[in-house]
Amino acid sequence: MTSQRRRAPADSEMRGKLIGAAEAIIREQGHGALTARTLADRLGLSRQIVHYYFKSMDELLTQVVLNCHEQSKQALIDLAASEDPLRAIWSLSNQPDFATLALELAVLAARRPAVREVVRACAEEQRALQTQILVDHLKSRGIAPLIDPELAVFVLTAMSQTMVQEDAVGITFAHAKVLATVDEALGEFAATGGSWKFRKP
Amino acid sequence: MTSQRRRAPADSEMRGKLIGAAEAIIREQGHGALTARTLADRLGLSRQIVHYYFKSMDELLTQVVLNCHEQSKQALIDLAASEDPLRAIWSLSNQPDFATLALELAVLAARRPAVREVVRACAEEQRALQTQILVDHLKSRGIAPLIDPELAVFVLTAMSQTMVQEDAVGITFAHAKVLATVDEALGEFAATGGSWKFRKP
DNA sequence: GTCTATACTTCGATAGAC
DNA sequence: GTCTATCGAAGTATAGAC
Repeated sequence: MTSQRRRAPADSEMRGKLIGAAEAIIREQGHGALTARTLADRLGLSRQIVHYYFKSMDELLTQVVLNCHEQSKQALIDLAASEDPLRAIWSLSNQPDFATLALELAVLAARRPAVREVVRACAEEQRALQTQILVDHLKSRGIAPLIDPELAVFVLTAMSQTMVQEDAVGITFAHAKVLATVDEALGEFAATGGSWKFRKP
Repeated sequence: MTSQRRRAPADSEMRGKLIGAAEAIIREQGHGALTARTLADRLGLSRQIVHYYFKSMDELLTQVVLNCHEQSKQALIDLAASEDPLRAIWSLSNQPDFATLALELAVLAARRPAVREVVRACAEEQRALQTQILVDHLKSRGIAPLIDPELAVFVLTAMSQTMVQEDAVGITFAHAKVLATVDEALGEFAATGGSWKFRKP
């Protein structure tokens, strides 16, 4: 027997508000804090309203992932025109808001089969886009990159994600040095126009 | 009113078994899968037994963290005598079992105030120990490191942690290249006795 | 030492009143 | 569109029987 309960039309205004509020809760308090109760409370509604706008919590979470992906994709494209795309990639992925949300969604995906695939697809697309931006930048200047662009993107992402996660626990080991070193390396990259070594010899 | 319920003596044999089983569940299914029920089921006991051996789930989790820390500390010390300590550090932190558990505990700590401090302290001690091993190795050979040892330890840890987390979601972007590149870099490090660049120019 | 019984809470979800 | 009422499942925790 299928459920007889009423559902809101997909283009409801409140639906978008709920997705935005859910994203804010995840960013501020972690995905574990997102429940029908906490979400409805944030908008001053009763908790059952969530089930009127979404078939299930999994559907809500999927929409949050897609919405977040659209936003970060657009932010990345806006930065693609930058003179220093590698720093732009780092600045974005190292922005606490962005990195926190990305990490929360990744952790969520690991434990929630229903959202795993959409998170995986979005993350891979995001990485590919970052890489493409870097490759295009180098190509347009006729520079043969000394480091595989995919590796550079991965390492930058891994470092910012790890720092965000460790910050949440209070671990600060080497963080200041990482920030200073990356900043210096990015400066060198920009100065040499891509003739770049990750560490000075 | 304080609770009147009976508690097991701290040196009970079953206590150690429960800690070990809890660690296994976290490693295999994530910390979200660890409940009094799943833990007791694993040992064929009723779920209430957990509360006889531990005041609360937080106390159990704290013991899991400390137990895990002791194990990994010992494994690290055993590898310290190695001729190639940097590879030893990488091999250990990149071992799926190890990295998975470390990541789960870190994520757990971020959302669980009662275990945060102990996780933080253990993680910092682990990093400091890894760094010390690397520094001692270089010092005993009279080598001035080209890369800050703390940075090297952080980057290796960040990469392995990130790969483990992404594997859980199905993200494989750049993983193979990372493994190959790190392997090559570590070989270079060993061959030159520490006169090492992170990437070949 | 381990069990059953139970209290209390919170979660996702459904149905129907307004 | 939003509410109240309610369900069943699962969580932690406590008390007492065996």
